[in-house]
Amino acid sequence: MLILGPTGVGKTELSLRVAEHYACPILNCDSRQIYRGIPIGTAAPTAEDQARVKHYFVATRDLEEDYNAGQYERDALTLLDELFKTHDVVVMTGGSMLYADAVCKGLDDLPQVPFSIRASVQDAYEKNGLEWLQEEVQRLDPDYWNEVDQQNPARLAHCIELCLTTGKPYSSLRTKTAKRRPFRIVKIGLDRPREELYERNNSRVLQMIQDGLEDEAKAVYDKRHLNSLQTVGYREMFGYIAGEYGFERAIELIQQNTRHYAKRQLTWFRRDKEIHWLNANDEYEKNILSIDALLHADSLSEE
RNA sequence: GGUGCCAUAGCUCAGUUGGUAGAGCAAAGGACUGAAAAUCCUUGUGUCCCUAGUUCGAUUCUCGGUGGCACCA
Repeated sequence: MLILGPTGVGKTELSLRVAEHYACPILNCDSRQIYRGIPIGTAAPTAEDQARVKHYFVATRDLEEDYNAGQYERDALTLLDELFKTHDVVVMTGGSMLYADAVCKGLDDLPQVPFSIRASVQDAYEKNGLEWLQEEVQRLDPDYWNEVDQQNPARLAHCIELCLTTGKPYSSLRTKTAKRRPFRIVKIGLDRPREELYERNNSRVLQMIQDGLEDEAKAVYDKRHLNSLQTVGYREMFGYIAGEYGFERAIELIQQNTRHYAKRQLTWFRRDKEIHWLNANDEYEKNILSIDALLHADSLSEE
């Protein structure tokens, strides 16, 4: 049971109730809550939440670790294999759609890029700019060049890294086929009117500030260049701590970037036609009944 | 009270030697295969403050008004 929704929509409480209903654990599907040390800014499940339901993938990694979607896929599948021995239903919840898709559809098997290659590509990019990345991709993988966002340094660099690592065009490693999973997946999306979502997130940011986001950000400030801290709430606080702008401005920026993030999530959700949408304003009891009906409907159509 | 400056997109502002206008930000839409809370793409019609005048034509010039800012009383 995959429970999705934009940041701040109210996934946590619904997920807890669903997990309690099925007496099952929750697998967190959130690329930032998985890290230790940043619970406030990532709105991670609290100790109370975790006392109600057993959670996995919450605060299990150090900020220094290079975690990613591929690793999440492997970790989640291994764990699910174990959990399905004792549970018929397991809840996965979060808003990181790449991670969710990695579990539902699978990523292609790609080798780990050696650090030296990553560093040299990064270095060349910094020296020679975007054009260098574009020329390299055109040279190494013309097929990918024709389908990629040609202005997107992250994508171009990743393609080059894999071409250099494997000696083959990156596009030849992409199968574009979903993997089969030994379990059924029911996708639930939780939504609410845009204006309401934004208001909730605005006040949630203020609450985070009250809860001590500033201190949390200061505590990890020295690690601000780590990927794990390229995270809404922290980047903006880092700018404030560095004296680039004032506290009020930092709060505005966090609120704004939270909106941008929610919007990007919604774009991804809209594309996924397998999601069954529920209204976050409906009673939990009603939504759980709907979810239960979906579970059994899918179960019947499967047979 | 006097003088000067300003009034243009949700915001900050540019511009039109008079032919009804465009940037940044915001906002909206989209992409997404190991950095994904990342990264990237697309989208700009608005009584150009109001009234009257000059003019073929005024957002642009002139008079008056309203509002804001500054300085002087």
